[in-house]
Amino acid sequence: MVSTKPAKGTRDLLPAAARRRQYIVDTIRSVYEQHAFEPLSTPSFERLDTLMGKYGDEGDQLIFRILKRGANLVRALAGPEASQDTLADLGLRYDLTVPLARVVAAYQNDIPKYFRRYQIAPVWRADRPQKGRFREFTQCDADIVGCESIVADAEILSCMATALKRLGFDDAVIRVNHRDILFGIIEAAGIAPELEGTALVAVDKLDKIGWDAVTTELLERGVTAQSAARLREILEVGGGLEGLAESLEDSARGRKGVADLNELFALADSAVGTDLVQFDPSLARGLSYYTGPIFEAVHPKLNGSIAGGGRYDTLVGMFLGRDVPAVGFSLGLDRLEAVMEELELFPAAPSGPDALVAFMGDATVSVALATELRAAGLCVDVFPEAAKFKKQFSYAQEVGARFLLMVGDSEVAAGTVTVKDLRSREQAQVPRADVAQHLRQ
RNA sequence: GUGGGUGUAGCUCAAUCGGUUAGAGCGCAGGUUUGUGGUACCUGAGGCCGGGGGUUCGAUUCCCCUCACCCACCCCA
Repeated sequence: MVSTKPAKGTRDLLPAAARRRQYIVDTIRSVYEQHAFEPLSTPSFERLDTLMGKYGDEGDQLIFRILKRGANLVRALAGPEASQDTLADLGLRYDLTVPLARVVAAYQNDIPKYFRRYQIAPVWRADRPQKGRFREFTQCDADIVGCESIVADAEILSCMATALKRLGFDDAVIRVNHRDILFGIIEAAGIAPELEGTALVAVDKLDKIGWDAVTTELLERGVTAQSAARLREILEVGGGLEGLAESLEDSARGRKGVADLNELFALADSAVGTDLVQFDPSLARGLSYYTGPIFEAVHPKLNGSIAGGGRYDTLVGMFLGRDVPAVGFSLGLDRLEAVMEELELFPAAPSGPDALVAFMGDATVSVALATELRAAGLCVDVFPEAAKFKKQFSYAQEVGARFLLMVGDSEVAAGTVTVKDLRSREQAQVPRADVAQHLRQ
């Protein structure tokens, strides 16, 4: 027997779950459309070199590679240094941002000056799955390409907050920070620039593991004790962005980051839903392509983030040779779903078909009736084969049909349909022409 | 990549301190008179006890290996 389990890190969604997912997607799409984003569709897989080198070393390892095919594969296998990089030439997309950057670089003549696009589609990562983490999951991205102004960042932030609120996430928090502020902090603490990345990984864990553990990690990562202490001082000053600004006065990039965020928050103030937003100087996103403001949405019910994003002004340049500014975010559909499940944020499940036509010996009669009613706009199921009434009723209940319609010899002769309301158990003889009308009441 | 946990019927789980026919609930099939359901009752089908090896007179049970899944770390949506 072949296993019926879906592949590791993937899952099947039965109708009820698929409907809930559809509800989330519909909601998000309508928010994106209201914000004037337009749909974009890109292939599920890309050339491997399109993907490689955009997500950092760890990210590169998580790309789902696709084996070369036919003679190319045979040749690669026979080659002297067969490895996952010589045996594969394609990869499943790892996110929707890099494909967007490729598209922007490729179709400059065909897209507007400010390109607002959204894409809701699955992505794949060769991760080890765990709770709320899958190898196939769906991202809901919205990005603005071609705009350097912080107004674009504010639009993104506002769209993100609106989508979350529309779904009912009133206690989500959107943490906001800036790449330049992080760099400024590193500078001000006297940490060598080449240690920035590794030091920030430790700082990012602050809200999880606390200062003592972070300090330990910093030392392990090669940061001096003085710098670690200074770093802590800077981050513990308090007073939010203003308090931090003083410590960063000597850093040009630090000042730029503070100015950007001041502008961003001012704009955000005048936008919808920004009460979810919160400045957090310890937020450091891992993805290597971010260059400016960075965002991450979290929810108390879930480990890890439910959304992430930021500004990436140099990513398009990796395809084009010249930089094009861009900022965007991504909602993690599967994680949103998990939290909404737990908080019961879904509307009541839709009911089944309006009616089931029972099998009374002649399927052509059933199908004809169903067709008439469907033409009148109703949702109608047909019991497809001879079976006892008990079975037909059980099935009607199983699929949630509201009415059972019976057309046997006597009804045909009388030109009527027996309509039984499965909730009230009342039933009536209805002239055939009036059935649709009757069902709608 | 590192560490931990769990694998018994379609599903959720029992039990066997190593012993002969491994159980329950749910689900499924049939029935309680053949054009009227959801409840109830009766009956039934369905398990190489994840796979391989070892110890033993005997292994689903103990030991080793392996695979699968889950959880945590890492990283991320």
